[in-house]
Amino acid sequence: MLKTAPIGVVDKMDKKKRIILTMLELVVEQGVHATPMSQVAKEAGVAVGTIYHYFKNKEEIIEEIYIMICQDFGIVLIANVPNDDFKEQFAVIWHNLYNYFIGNPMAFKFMEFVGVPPIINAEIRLKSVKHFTNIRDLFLAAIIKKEIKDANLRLVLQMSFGNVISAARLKFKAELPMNEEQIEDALQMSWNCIKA
Amino acid sequence: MLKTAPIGVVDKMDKKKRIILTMLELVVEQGVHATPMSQVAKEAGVAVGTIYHYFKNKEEIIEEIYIMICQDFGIVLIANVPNDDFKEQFAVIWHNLYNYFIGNPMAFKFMEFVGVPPIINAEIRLKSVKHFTNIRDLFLAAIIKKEIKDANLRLVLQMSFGNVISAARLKFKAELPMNEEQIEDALQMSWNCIKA
DNA sequence: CACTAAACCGAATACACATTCTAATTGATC
DNA sequence: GATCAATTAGAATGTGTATTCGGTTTAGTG
Repeated sequence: MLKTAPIGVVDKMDKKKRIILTMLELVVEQGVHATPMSQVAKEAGVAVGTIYHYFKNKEEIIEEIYIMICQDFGIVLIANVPNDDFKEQFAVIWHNLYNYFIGNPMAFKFMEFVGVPPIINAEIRLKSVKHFTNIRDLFLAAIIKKEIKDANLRLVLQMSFGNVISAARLKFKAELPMNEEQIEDALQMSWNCIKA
Repeated sequence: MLKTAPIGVVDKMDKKKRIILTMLELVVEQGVHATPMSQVAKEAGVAVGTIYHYFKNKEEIIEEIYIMICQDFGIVLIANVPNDDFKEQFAVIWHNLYNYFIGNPMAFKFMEFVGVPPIINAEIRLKSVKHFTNIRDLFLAAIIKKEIKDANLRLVLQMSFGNVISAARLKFKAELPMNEEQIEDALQMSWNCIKA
């Protein structure tokens, strides 16, 4: 069967990637257990058997999605982070994460609703912390240099990223438009939360 | 069959309550779809048919659990809240919620992992906001009286409660012991987040 | 043009589980 | 102690779906 019409982006991708992205799309909409493999196969334009050629089982697909998004985080978060002045660094990281969530709503929803126990177990999560060591080090240095509050590193990290998630949640639940002013408010509040 | 031995707490409870609590316990451990009705029946000490005498279906049980916990929130959060000085009010509410989570880990996990879309839909969630109007009003008054930052009410609420959840998460993930000092750190950070 | 291995297919399988159904039991009321 | 409604029981039903498997196509190689 020939395709004379221009080939769409999806068709060009290799099947494994198509399966992953289709699963991601369906899973954030319907939930893991409400998305049958048959539907994934159909929407990805492959046969059910093909899925099992690339993946051991359904769980493995979900795990690969989780790992993929964690990798993204590691790369995106530290983009354009300046060298000095932690307040500046913090602002850039904060915006990086917020913008990533807004630009990738499926990634956000996946992490919120799918990337949690018992779907994603502790082992997989542990394997992904390596992507965040850079960020960790930045925060740790800031604590040592007294640029931010002298509290436990884990606490500071959890509160900071929790705040970005809170901001993104408001945007997605459409409870707030999150215009420039509100984004700046949220960032400022996050900073006040951790500053020395 | 007679029971001569003392009857346990669970046995005394009416069956509906037993079913609900058993479902809650199993669901936070295994996830909704990994918890078959047959197991709930077994562990609750009732027959499967009995469950369907009290509930329309599985979904309805989950929804009742959600509503039950939201009611709890409404009551627990405003306990012992003083009349003046929002900073004091905030501290009490913060501790109320934190202690509730720590004292009711199943409620916390349920809200984190089960009480989310697509399991709990927007309609049910909307019906439960009424339990939070008191809290809302307190925060709104504080904004008007310039006791806290002049930002959007929803933003302030989301950030504040997000911070409590962050603190509880650390405790449950056992990443921090959350001793008195760390709890006070977290509270102080939350307050700095919203203060004027 | 064989030959091979990987990629691909989708009907068939096997099983798990939500829900239903009929019948038994209980307990209250007269 | 007869009658009726509420409650309880658990086997049976039916559906949905994850996974398997034997066969087919494709693409690369000598």
